[in-house]
Amino acid sequence: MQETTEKKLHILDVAEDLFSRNGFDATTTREIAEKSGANVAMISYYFGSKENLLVAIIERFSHAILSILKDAYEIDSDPQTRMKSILESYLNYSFEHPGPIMIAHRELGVNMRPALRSTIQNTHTQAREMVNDIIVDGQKAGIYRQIDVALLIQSIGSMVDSMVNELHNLKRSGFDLCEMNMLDIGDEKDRMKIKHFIIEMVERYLKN
Amino acid sequence: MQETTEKKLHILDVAEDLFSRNGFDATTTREIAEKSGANVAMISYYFGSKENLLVAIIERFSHAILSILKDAYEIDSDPQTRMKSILESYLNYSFEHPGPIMIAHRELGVNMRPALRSTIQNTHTQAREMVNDIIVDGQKAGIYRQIDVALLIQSIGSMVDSMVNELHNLKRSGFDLCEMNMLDIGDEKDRMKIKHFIIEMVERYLKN
DNA sequence: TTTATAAAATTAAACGTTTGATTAAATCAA
DNA sequence: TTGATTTAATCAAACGTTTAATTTTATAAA
Repeated sequence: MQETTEKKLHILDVAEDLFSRNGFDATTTREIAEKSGANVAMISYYFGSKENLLVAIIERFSHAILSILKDAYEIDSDPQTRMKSILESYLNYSFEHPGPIMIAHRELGVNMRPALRSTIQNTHTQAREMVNDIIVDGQKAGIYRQIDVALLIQSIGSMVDSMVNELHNLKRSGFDLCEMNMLDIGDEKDRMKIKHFIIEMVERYLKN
Repeated sequence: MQETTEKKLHILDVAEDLFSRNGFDATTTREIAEKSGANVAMISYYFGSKENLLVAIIERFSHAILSILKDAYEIDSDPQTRMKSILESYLNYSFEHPGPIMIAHRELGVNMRPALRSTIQNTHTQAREMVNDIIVDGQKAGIYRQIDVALLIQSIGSMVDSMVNELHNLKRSGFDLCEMNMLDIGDEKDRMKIKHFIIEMVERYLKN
């Protein structure tokens, strides 16, 4: 039982890495099996299908990130601190676990995975609600001005998602990051820079 | 010759639509052939391979968008007007031709299409240089403050890309847009809203 | 503890299908 | 006729999944 869970998780890890690097379709069950040291049949045995494995990867990330966002959301402080807290939490976790973000970035647009789509969209909805609450609180307190909240939340999500995504892409492709972006997603200082940038961008747009 | 070009372009159109909806891998050459009324062999005959067809789609968009951006970039006016002009041009064209944007959004992250990647990155680089020039001009004129230009350009690109992408995804998936986003990418008023939002976001971040 | 039995985990091989690409023959325009 | 275009048929390779057999682990009776 102990070992079974471990092997299952290992398949999940390997698949997450491969899916995020090469895409879902281009990743074969045989490759997942080979790189995880398991037999091909174990994928069907554990997860039912390749597509279910994909959903399992996203669900694992969903639970983790929602729990982290909730902790940041629930701190007892002013809207600006809470906004900073929730943005930083999301970025910190995403920097460390880019796989599911990259998978979602790519596969969400594909018309053919309804199970995946609803899982991701459900997570988005919950995250949006938290950010929405914080903004509305700030507006009530007169700290934030009246703006189109849905539009802003959409943009914040896009910005964070694409930042994590593109910088990891560049890093993985071995591009000359210094020349292209002057940013290295693996570097702690650059991560701070990105975090501060997004927080400042949002605050500047929101403040009265 | 006339007809040949037309048929070739028609295959290009059909493939662009299918790739953007269902992804490159999930789209078969047979499906492209069937929906475009051509024989499967014509894809190899015209484009050499399925992957070359993908590159041709992106190259067509690249040339078009770069030409449009250049026109906007070259207007003789103040930095703010030029910034507004270049952002609006890009958004207008992307709203009308979301296919290549959606394809790039998805396939750029995939580790396995170097030809596509370099085409897209080359286009990005040229677009970035124009925006960079405008910002530097604004900084010299004292209108814009000193900020990390590369980071801002990255964010603008992300925001625009994701906005076009996600809203088209939602529309295509038939989601209840009113409830989810209160935005309809097909609606001219909402397009204006999105354009103004992005422009304001950028200007607010840049201004002294 | 030993032995018998059932359940779970794992394997190698094979399944039928689909894939992108190619072929050689047919058609057409010049 | 000649060369470009189009077709149907065909190819080998790769795909996700399933199968049937085997090994390992867990359970229970003696």
